[in-house]
Amino acid sequence: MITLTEENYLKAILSVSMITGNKVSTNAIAEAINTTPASVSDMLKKLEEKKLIKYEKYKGVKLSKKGNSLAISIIRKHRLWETFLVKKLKFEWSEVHEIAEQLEHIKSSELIDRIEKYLNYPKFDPHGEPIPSKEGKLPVAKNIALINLQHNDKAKIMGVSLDDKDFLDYLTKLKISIGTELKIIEQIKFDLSMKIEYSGKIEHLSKEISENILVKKLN
Amino acid sequence: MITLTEENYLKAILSVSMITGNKVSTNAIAEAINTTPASVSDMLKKLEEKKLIKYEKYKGVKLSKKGNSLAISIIRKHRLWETFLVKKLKFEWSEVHEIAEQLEHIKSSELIDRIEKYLNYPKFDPHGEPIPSKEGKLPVAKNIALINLQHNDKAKIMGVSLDDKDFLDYLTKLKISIGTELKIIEQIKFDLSMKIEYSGKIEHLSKEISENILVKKLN
DNA sequence: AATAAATTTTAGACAAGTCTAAACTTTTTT
DNA sequence: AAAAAAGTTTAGACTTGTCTAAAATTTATT
Repeated sequence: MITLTEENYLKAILSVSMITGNKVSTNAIAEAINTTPASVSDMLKKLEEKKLIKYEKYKGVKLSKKGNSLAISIIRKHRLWETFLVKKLKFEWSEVHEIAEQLEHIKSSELIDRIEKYLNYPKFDPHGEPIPSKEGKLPVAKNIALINLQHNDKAKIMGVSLDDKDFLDYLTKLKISIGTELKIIEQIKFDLSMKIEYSGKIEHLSKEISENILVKKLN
Repeated sequence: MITLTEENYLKAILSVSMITGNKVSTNAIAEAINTTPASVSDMLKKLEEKKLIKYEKYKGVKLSKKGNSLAISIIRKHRLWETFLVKKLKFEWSEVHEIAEQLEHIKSSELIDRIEKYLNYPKFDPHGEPIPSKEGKLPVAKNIALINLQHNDKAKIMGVSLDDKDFLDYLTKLKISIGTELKIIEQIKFDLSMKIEYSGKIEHLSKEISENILVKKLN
């Protein structure tokens, strides 16, 4: 039996390793789940015993096959529940994270499979994040509108959804083109405009611009 | 902050007191949640400190106003989730209890209110149990078909839903009439027939009979 | 009313998960 | 390559919820 706490550790290890690509450090995990490095050390021993991670003292940690597939299944639940909350219950995207953090721990694979069916097998959640399949496979990342990203997200520009001369001229002037990588620095709730950083500079884009730029989310 | 365990104790105290009407004994709680009387004693002290129950050593326990409204809100969540699982996700009634036991502890009143709205404000769950309102009020018990009851349920006969001479004659012969109190002794899955006990005897009713007898569930 | 039986509580122990402070490794700096 | 800094682990303590065994209280029986 795997506990709620263990599930949260696995999820944290997966999400940190997705960002860095490498073995994960004790400190990074502690920061991710807001606890002390000492607590993390304690827990890593337990997870190692349960064969959920590969861990060598002082050397960092990575998920075992078993741990990985468990972590993926939690991500799957999280994203399906978020999709359900937004699509069916009409929550705002920004409200759902905390609730999904709880729902992702509900133990019933039948339940989450039925939610998936009820939502008609979505491939991406409303934020554009890919939803792992029952078998743990991630669909290939889809292009989403820049406006849908959130603070600190990184993305690469893949195209535009508006063929308008003024629009394209303006992008050219800003030196934004296909392949440009960027990061969201700030979002202004009032007018849905955003500040982005790219090629070493910061620009401010209006809603009209960002909703017509297609990007692929990066880790 | 109230823990999951505390919530389960409150729910157990409420459900035992609904059956007996009175103060609840340590042993009864222990039995309800499958633990030892010693553990219950320990927990009662904590709940008393949090003012969730009224407890005197050796004298039994009842819920405080605060504890009662918390327990009711858990029942509300449980029944709304069960309704959701059956009505929307097409689970069988018999499969949903365990999942709802988990879902009832999700902390978000906004979520459960939206589920309620999504289900169009049901007054009773698919089993005929009343769903408490947001304010904690229980709708007046509705008459349900006898066939919908479960093993060990007790009920009082309130009427019939079929005005057929042969049917009514048969009931008369069995000495079943309005006001008769009964208990479900056994349900035969194969043909949906059931054995009931009433007036000190046991009879076997077919599906055709039990689906046309209206009852009010008793505690 | 005294004794027996049943029920309930307390005492002491244990597991999970957390923490602080101290000790130990590894990495970085000089 | 030694010293300093950063990162990690261990030791020991604490909380929550649980348990068994023993003690205390209430209820039932004679």
